[in-house]
Amino acid sequence: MTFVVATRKLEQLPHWVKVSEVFKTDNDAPFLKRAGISGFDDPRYEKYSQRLARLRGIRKYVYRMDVLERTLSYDEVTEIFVRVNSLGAKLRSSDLALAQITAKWRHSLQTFQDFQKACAKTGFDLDLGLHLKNLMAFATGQSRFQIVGSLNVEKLQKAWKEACDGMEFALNFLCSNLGIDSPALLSSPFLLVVLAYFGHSRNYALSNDEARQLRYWALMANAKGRFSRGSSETILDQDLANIRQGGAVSELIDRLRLQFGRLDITAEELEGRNQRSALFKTMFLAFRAAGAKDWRSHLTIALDHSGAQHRLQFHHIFPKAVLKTSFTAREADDIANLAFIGGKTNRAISDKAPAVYLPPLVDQLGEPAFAAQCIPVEASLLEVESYKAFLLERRKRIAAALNTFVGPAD
DNA sequence: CCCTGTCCACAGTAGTCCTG
DNA sequence: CAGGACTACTGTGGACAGGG
Repeated sequence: MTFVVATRKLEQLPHWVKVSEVFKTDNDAPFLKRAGISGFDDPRYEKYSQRLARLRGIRKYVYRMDVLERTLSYDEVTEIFVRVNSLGAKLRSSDLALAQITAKWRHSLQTFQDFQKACAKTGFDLDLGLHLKNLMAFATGQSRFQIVGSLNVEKLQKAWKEACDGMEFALNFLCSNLGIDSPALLSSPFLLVVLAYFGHSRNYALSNDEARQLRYWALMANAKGRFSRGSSETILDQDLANIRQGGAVSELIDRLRLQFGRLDITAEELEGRNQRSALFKTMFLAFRAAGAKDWRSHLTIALDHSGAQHRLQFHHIFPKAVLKTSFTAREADDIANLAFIGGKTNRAISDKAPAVYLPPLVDQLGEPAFAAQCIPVEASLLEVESYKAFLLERRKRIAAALNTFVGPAD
């Protein structure tokens, strides 16, 4: 028996049955009638009514309750839950850790949620699990929840207070020093934990050099996706251990170099990446810093403009429809084909070829408006046949812009 | 009516640590 | 050392809404 989430198309099918409707009544007739069964001698009658009976049989399902002994360890409880509940909702380690913490520390959930809300008000609506991870970092110097059972209330409360200070530092650093004003521009929220812990380790007094290096590290870690590939927790723990042992920012940067081989951004790296890539987020930051504006309203590009007209859209410079015949959808979604403009501007361009819509815009706005988004405006690159050459050229310019934006390593 | 991008759910994939 | 676990990323397909 398969359950499927309803869609309008599915609901049109005569065989489609709403589970909630079946439970409301014991009468099969309306469902059978809808499926086109007119009488008892229809060969499908028995088959269909048996299916409905099976579905109603769920009501009689016997639920089993296992009470676990108090002596079981944190790991064992998680393990048992995961196995028993293998097809249900996943229990994340942070969920269980939260349960353990709230059992010890009355009303802590409210405290956590209050802070979560305060962060959301500054534009950073973060998962509660991330705040708990940050708490773990401050309580234990590492990010995993395994030893949450051995922490006492005093330690947790002290760490929580420090964790809040650290998180506030991290958010302010992100907004003011990096220009990252939304979690949508972060490739992973783990970055915040490292920044928070680092600020704390320096007692929130950073030297000029440290602040500049930390900016470089954070931007590069975000652009390359340090915490976006597997084993992100292991990598986070490495960074935290480094900071705990009093390591300088340059050591964090060395780790980053070790992970990716090199720390400048090359044009080749941008190849075949799409909007979900970490580099795409940095691209937005770099273009905005370069003064990129919408081509009609001249509003500086931003994620949170209100109103459908001004809301940011990812504009295909060569619209998908123009490329459809000669290129695949993946090639059309290449980040080197994307620019940031408002919704209205984008829809006005619709499926017009760049050779048609770009030159008038360039005449009107001047080349700098397009240079800010690294868009080549040479007529020779705007033909569909030269799409590949356009991508190559724009990638080169984007890579250069990203490197300029992130700045030198030291 | 067609074109656009957004949103959502789901399935599958990759990299690395852990475990027996 | 193979396979499991974990996390986040990627791809897909349909519904939807705005605009020309």
